[in-house]
Amino acid sequence: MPNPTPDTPVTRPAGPVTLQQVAERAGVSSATASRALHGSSGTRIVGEELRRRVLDAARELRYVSNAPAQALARSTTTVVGVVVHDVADPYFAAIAAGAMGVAREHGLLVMLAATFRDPELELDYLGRLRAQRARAVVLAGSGFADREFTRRLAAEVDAYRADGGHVVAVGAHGIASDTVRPANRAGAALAVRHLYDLGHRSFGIVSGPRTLTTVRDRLDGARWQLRSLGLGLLPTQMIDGGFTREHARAAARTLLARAPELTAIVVLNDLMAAGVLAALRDDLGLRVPEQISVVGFDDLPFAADLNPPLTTVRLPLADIGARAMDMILTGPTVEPRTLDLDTELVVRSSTTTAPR
Amino acid sequence: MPNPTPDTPVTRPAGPVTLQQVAERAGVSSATASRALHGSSGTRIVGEELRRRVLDAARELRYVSNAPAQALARSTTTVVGVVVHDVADPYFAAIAAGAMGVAREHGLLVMLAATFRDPELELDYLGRLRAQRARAVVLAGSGFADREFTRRLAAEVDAYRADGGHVVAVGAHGIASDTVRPANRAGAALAVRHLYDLGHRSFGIVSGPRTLTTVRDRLDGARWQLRSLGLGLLPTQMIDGGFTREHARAAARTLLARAPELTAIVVLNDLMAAGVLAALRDDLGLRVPEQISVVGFDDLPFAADLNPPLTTVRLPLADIGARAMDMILTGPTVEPRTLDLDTELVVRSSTTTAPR
DNA sequence: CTGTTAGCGCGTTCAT
DNA sequence: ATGAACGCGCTAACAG
Repeated sequence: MPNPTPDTPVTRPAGPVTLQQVAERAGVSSATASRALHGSSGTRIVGEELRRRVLDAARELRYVSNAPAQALARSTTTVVGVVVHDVADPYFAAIAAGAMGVAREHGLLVMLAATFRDPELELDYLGRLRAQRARAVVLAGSGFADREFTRRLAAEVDAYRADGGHVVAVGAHGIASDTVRPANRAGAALAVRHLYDLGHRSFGIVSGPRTLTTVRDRLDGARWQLRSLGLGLLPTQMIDGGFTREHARAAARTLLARAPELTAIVVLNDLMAAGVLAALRDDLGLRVPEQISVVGFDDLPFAADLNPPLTTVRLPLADIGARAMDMILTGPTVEPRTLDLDTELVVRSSTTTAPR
Repeated sequence: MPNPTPDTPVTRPAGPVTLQQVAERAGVSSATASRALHGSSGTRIVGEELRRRVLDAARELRYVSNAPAQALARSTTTVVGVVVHDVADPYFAAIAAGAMGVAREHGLLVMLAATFRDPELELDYLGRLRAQRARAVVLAGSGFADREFTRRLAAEVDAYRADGGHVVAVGAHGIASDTVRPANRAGAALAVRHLYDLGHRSFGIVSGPRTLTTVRDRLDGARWQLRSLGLGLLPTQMIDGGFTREHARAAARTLLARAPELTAIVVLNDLMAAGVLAALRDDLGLRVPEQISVVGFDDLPFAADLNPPLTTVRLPLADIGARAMDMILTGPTVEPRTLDLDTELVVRSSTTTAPR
């Protein structure tokens, strides 16, 4: 007969249904029910008949296992953490999406934490993720270049690791761990080189908060390339754009007021580049690229839609997230691994030969 | 003395530290340790001395409580779920960010699930979130206009609710639940009205998959307004833009080939509007807004940076997410609540008076 | 193959 | 104010 207990009404008890209840309805022990539902360790060692009865009962009761209880019993979970600065920022959104895609393929649930660039919050979330017994966490936010903070982060990471956790860092975080390393330095150098080849000799840089390692790396790359090309960078030729569109727009105005000689500007990310373009075009009445060239960084999806379409350094954002998640899945190795991801210059219409 | 057990070396035992271990180190029972660390039910009923010892021990051992165990014992968690279609889509990123901000303020951890527009996945995630004993979940993805699916979704939601869960929906999902309802109909009507007032009489619409309730609502609003203005909409004047930039770009080319008489296009979201603008400008050589006007929907952050800056219908995206999370916190009420969020027309440079 | 038993780590009575 | 004991729901030995 299709239903072993056709007389038992399917009235769900109050509150979550337990495995025990499923077992009773199927007329088996909870152990058997557990085995039927999760086929522990490979083989389905439950008889066909009982198995079916359990499955039916579970379906009828709309049973789903209690994940916390399962986690406690198995002392392992199926969740991973991903911490970013801000999901609303397309840069992090893309990385998170890449990571989540891979997570899904492997049946992992992801806890997403946004720190809004507050180091304290990063530490806090890491602790909470550890408490959740998250299998691993991807530190996707830029690292903070702060000695004391790095020390505390390392301590927290160590504790997490001692608990069996695994952390993968995106970019430099000053901790020994698996790392996905975007070529920030090389990318910035690429941008400078591109402009140099177009004949530019007077560069400006719209930077970001120096507390972020990502900013430092990109800045280093740009300055290194400038230097090895025999060019300098005056203090007036660089400004902090705050890593947001609006700040960058204002910063660009200030920059041009201080250094009107510039013919090219390297902007350390696309979000800010959008602001710089707006300032040049709408506030200063300068024509890009005829009067001044602009290069961005990241190649966010909207870069091609800006006015003019932005020449920028492409970072494989979704890949960064995906590969970081991959590293999690291939588990921690004896030696921390490093995966270098290359950048690529995407030439669009915001750069051209230097005006003379 | 500052440390009650100064002779005990601080060597963390292998694996996660348990409350029991903290208790032993502090020389108290696990019950006392539990109370000292979490001050159950209001009063901190633990003596100052013992309290300090426990706290010290916990810190020294870098103890964090085992959330799954806690969840089991308390039969409640501190996590909420947020399900979206795709985090990489700025629309969802903004909503998620809004929700996460509020979640953070209240110490809630969020599990983010991306369905990539697969209804099956939505059901699956809902089940998993239920298994996780997530306190509540925000269904932020657009609903699917599918009878059978809606039935299954309702069943899943009911089961979740029976377990004590709480769901709040963003937009129409065909289920009875707390809902944050963006004024999609009114917004689309606003767009049409704006163009009409500028003298346009020949409209085109770049739509999205009709399976999404969001699309249907916006489409309804636009058609209703058209109709009440005494205007019609020929089948050739509407096309599905697939809800992505690329599809929309191709769709726009097709649309204009079929209906060259159009002087205005209403695009059902900004992502597609970016594609439409690209098609008009780069593929078709049409000048916007002089030859043809375009209105988008959502007012994504990049809308102002498009070429030309996009006139669009603003949706308070971050608010949508934040208010949805608010509803979660104010718990389920006897009657499902509905919060209507208004749209607003943001006039920029992609619209102007109709050419004659 | 299936049932019984014993934890997993924590909160929470109930005594003291 | 503190400790002992039990139970949350499930998995993992251990017996049959």
